[in-house]
Amino acid sequence: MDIDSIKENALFKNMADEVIQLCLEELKAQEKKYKKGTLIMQAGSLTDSMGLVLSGSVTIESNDIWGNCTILSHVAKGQFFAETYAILPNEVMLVDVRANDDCQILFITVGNLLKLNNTTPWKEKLTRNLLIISAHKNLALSGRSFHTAPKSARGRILSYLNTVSLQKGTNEFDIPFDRQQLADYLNLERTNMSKELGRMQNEGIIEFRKSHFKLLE
Amino acid sequence: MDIDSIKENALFKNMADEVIQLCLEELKAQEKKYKKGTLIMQAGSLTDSMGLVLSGSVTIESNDIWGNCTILSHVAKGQFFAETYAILPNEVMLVDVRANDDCQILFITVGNLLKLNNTTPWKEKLTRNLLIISAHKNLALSGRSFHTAPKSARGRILSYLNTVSLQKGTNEFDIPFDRQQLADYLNLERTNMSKELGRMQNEGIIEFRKSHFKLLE
DNA sequence: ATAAGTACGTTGTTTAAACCACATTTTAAA
DNA sequence: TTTAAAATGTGGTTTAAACAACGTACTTAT
Repeated sequence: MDIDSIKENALFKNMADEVIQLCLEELKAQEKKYKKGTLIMQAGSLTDSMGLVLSGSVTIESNDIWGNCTILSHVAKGQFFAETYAILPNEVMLVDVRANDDCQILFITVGNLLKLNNTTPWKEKLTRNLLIISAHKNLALSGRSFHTAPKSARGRILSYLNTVSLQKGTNEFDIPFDRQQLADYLNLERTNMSKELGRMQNEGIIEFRKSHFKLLE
Repeated sequence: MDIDSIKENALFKNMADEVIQLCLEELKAQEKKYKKGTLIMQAGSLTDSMGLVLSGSVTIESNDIWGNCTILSHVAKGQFFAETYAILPNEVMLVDVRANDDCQILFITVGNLLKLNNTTPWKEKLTRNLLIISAHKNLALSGRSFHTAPKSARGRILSYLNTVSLQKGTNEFDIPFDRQQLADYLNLERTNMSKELGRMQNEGIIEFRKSHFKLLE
């Protein structure tokens, strides 16, 4: 287990190498290998551990009973999966986790962190880091949920631009997406979104060039 | 401050009355009153405290620079708001919080919980409870985000029914929504959703009566 | 049992998003 | 600089969701 490859991770932020080592031992962190295509975790089951991708990558999928498969996300080296389920070990998983390549996964049993009473500084630190990770994810999810709530393309675009403006504290800013990415994020079709952006510019609501936007009025 | 009215809260779960009292003192919990219509927290600003509604209720709103106002949610007595921002005090708020009635709010400074190193059992307990609250919210948000991702009514319905089936562990179950609520949840128009449900029943994919559903095949 | 109110489904119409093909601009490469 | 490739925008068509109006069934109260 190479500490250097995981010490940058948000979960181990501000922890010394020795402490990370201690964490892993105490939490009985388990390293496992999977061949490409193997099912790592299964929808419908329970888990009290989260996964950290040490090498390779995994996909989060949804497979319904009619055979439809949807890829929800990729998890690359250095990233986690199943944190939320590990924190709430009574919630049944609604997604499958599958090896996208041959990969190595480090499983960390979060249940041990939250249930035991004999507390140590590193456990507290880990819990706080986990809280911060969870809160960040929360923010990302609620933002997107809010932007995709309006039914019209215009409503979604305005909702998004307005929040970026708030975040940057100015009504002129660059967005971190190209057109296709923005369309995907807002759950719109690209050319349709372009049309709407054009209309909004004509109406004098916004000005833009590439990824630079200005909100008028 | 009436302990009884807040002890049932997820934040203070499994804590004795005296300990809750101690928490509130140590965290310098502040009680404030607001007249109906008053702005309690403003989008664009920062906060390191979360609010607990002691009486009355508040609304979470989004107000964009073009004057559009959207009510995002109601927060009733005994519920929180701004937890996520309080956990991440460097994230600018993207929503306004406004008094929906005359109300009393208890502000809890979460920053004190996460920054200080001198730890106590009640701080740890509170942190863990906060983590569980955050994780639950996470699950709710990612579920909805997933169900509203498909562009077609059918895709959204199938996605939703499939996860309920997974949660209940059977392909025959009741859902906790009536038609209008389900349509709102899936971001669809009610009559259109009914049409689609009818088609799906004709095609032999599902059977339903009222809120009871059966997934076929 | 009747009446009133609510929830649910159906039909037809309107509207706007998705889709397709292609033009234009921008960026990168040879 | 020319060419190729990618990103973005435009016009026309198709499709399906939203909308409106109404019928039916279920629920509740009197």
